[in-house]
Amino acid sequence: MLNETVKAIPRECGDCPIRHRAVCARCEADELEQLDKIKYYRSFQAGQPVIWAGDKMEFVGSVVSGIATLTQAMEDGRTQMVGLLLPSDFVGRPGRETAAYDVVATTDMVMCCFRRKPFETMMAVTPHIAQRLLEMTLDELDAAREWMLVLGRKTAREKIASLLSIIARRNASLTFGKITGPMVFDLPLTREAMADYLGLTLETVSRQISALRKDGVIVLEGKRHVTVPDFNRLMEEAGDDSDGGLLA
Amino acid sequence: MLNETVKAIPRECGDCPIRHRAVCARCEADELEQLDKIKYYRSFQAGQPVIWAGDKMEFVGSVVSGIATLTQAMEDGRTQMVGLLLPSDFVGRPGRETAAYDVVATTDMVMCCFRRKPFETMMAVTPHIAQRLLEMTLDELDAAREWMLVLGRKTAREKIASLLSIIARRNASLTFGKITGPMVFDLPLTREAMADYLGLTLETVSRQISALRKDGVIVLEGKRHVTVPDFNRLMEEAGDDSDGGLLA
DNA sequence: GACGATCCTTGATGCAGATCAACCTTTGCC
DNA sequence: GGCAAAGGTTGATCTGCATCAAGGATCGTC
Repeated sequence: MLNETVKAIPRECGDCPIRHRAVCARCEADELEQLDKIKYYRSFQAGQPVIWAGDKMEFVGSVVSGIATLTQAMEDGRTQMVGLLLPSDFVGRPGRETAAYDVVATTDMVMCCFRRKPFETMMAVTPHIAQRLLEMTLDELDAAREWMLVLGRKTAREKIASLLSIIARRNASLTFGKITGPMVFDLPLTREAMADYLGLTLETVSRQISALRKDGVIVLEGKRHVTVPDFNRLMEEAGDDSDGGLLA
Repeated sequence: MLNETVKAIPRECGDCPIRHRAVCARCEADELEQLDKIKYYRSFQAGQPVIWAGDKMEFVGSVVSGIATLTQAMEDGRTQMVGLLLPSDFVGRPGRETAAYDVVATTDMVMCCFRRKPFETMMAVTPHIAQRLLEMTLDELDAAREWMLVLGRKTAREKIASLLSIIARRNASLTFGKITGPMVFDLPLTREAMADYLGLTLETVSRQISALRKDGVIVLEGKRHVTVPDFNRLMEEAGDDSDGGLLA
């Protein structure tokens, strides 16, 4: 039950691993000081909900480490993941009272939270924050639209390959930006969560992963540890020839 | 070949039908004057492309009247519509050199265009514009995520009902906001364009529309003119019970 | 070390929607 | 008036993925 102190928590913005990518990326020292007054860190264990759709949002904030999912549900229980929240991604919408989606931590996760009201008033007078948030929102919109193509037009095999290539790419960008040689990473999602993201069933996800493994597109050790020997091959399987466009 | 003067074009922002909803909604008189210097109107005929993905964006702007679509294509020809652009919607992304999607007018359309570079510099010094653009982008992001649920988890019948309910709702909000009594409107899209939006084939769209007609959910006169006798019934068919959330 | 829980895999079967195909209606053009 | 093109409907058939079902692997707990 001790869900505080799950992980070492940064104290100072200077130490913060997402300092240069988060909503505060453009802020000057004095602006960071102001933010510091309304911020606090919160830890979540893998599987723990951050907030449910319809709940009152008391805070907004940034993912510092770990991964969370944004999910939408229908009354009859069908669900669709609508976003994957990675370090530096922003949670919550300024100006909105209640959460629109379920947010769940899928790994242990740390968030840098800002009390919502003060954050909103600060945003109104600090163009650096609003500017950065606009930029991030435009990126998210692009990602959502890219995902609409995946959901609407790709086959199950292509969907899996698309998801793997996103995770691989984003991992490369976090570690070191070399996209040559084999890429190695751990899947941060269960088969069920992948199915939720891809608009498939977990059985289909499992089968297609097995198929990609059999065809040598990926190498699996255990259920989660993936090696991609040839990234271009994976991209072809995803239907994104040549450059492709899915963004991290 | 005369694609100018397709429609009466507003001259003054004061007359503009989208004045209070577009990216300029929050602007003061002096800011409008500045915008006026970099703006020009452009008309497009139904079916005409506005811009192709990859083209250099010389302008951004607002849809004044008519409807356009935002479409993404795969190399092998599969396409997915990723947005429907209605009056007041914004086209283009400040800071981006080239278009990310194909934009095509599906009805005769008028746009209020701003030369991109001057618009970007103006945005940097005019918080009213950036604020409004952030708001609009957040709304679009919500709409895109709502659509991800439609694409990923709904049946063909539910997809058609979802599309009809969006069009119906948005029409109601443009004319007069009464959602009681029968709603009547014309479909602004061909069966093929609907299929593109919904991730279906045009045959399936046609069949499901016929089915909804047979079941009395909608009444059709000709191929495009739709009457919805009971909007709540339509919402149920869309899988969005009670309030639902799809936004205009 | 037996158990239940969670996560995953694989097989058998069924069905929603894709595909292939024919034909209708409307519109514009010679 | 003939005819080609665009948009739409409907039927027959095929297939990719869902569904139903069984069982394996790993883990924590008593």
